[in-house]
Amino acid sequence: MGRGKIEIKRIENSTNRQVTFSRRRNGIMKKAKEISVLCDAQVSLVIFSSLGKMSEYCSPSTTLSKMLEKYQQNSGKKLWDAKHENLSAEIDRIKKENDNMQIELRHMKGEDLNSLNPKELIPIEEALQNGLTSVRDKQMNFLKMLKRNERMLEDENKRLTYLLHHQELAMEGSMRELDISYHQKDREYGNQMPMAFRVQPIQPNLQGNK
Amino acid sequence: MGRGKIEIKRIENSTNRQVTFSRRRNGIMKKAKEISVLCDAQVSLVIFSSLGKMSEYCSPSTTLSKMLEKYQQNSGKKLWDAKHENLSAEIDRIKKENDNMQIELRHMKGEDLNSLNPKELIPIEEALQNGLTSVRDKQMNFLKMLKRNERMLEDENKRLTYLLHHQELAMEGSMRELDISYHQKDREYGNQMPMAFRVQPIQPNLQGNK
DNA sequence: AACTATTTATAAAG
DNA sequence: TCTTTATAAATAGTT
Repeated sequence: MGRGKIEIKRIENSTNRQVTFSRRRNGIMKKAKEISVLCDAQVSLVIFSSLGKMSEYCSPSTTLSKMLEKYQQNSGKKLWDAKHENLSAEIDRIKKENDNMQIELRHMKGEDLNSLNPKELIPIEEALQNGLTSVRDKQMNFLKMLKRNERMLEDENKRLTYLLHHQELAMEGSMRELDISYHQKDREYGNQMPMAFRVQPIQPNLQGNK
Repeated sequence: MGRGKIEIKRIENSTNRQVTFSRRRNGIMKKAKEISVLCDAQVSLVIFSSLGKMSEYCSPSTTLSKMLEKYQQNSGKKLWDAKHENLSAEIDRIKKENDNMQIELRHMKGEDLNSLNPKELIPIEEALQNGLTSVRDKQMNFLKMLKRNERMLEDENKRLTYLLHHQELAMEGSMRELDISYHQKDREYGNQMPMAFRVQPIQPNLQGNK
């Protein structure tokens, strides 16, 4: 159907092939639409050009997914069930792992022990003993850390108290040298000593216990 | 392209529709093959007639599955992933559960404790303590059971020894009354005491419960 | 299913 | 790529 008859074999001229692809793709799409409408058929058509460009047609009464579902029922072939099965297998594997861990965990918590015999209890006891030792070691470390911290704070406290005391003595000395009229005025507005030098109660460290 | 032009709309005459479907299906299949060969394209074509009969074409260089894989990559649409997503979500959920258990289990075994603060150590310590108590209770039960069993066996042993002793005494009394010639003969063939009266070792009952 | 008049598709050229 | 045009191919209606 053209100026000349052509053999049905790969068109070697790339431009030519491209042009023919474009024309025939339009043609086949049109045909797909027509058979859909004329004959009440469901058609799905997917085309990739040699350069990878995709074209698609699907009858308006359906979707590609539905078509493929029907396809599988009809042909008995599996399109995506392989992946489906992989995922299912993965789920089973993980669930099993899960169950095993759950059992181990329950045993560690002293549950479901009736199903075990004395020999099986031994490694669990050991694991528990080890765990307890580790946890208590850790707690001991924390305790030591807290105590060390507390000591440091106490020392710092002493140092600051000492400094404060000396500051106060120095201040009192200075005050006495000030003009008496300024002294009177200040009193009305309260103590004008800079904030940094005022005595603050120590923040009680509630975590810290000796 | 026929004796007369036809409007592209559903053919109401059923027979006619059927015939046209058949003709046009052949036509479109042929076109699909041709574009595949001529233009090095990949084509997938699935057609269901209004009566549900399926026809299919797929380029020889590929498979429907591969086409659909490419289709999804290309279009970003999901054909069957709805189902897959359910499974994937399930996997994620279980994996998370798994991870949590794994962490708990590791903590119970005294591993990875550095990531925990003192407050978090307390419930773990308690769980370990409880677990250990339960496991040791269980072991204690086993021990008690074994001891009880042992006692029972010892008592049984004493009883049997006592019975045996009396049997022997009775036997000796009987023997003395026997004819001395028979007595001599018996000696040659060993002790002819009936089997039922011979001393048997006790079958140790390890399940041992009264 | 086969025939055939006619429409449609498209190869080659512009 | 788009149009034109000659021709091949498809197919509607008929038998």
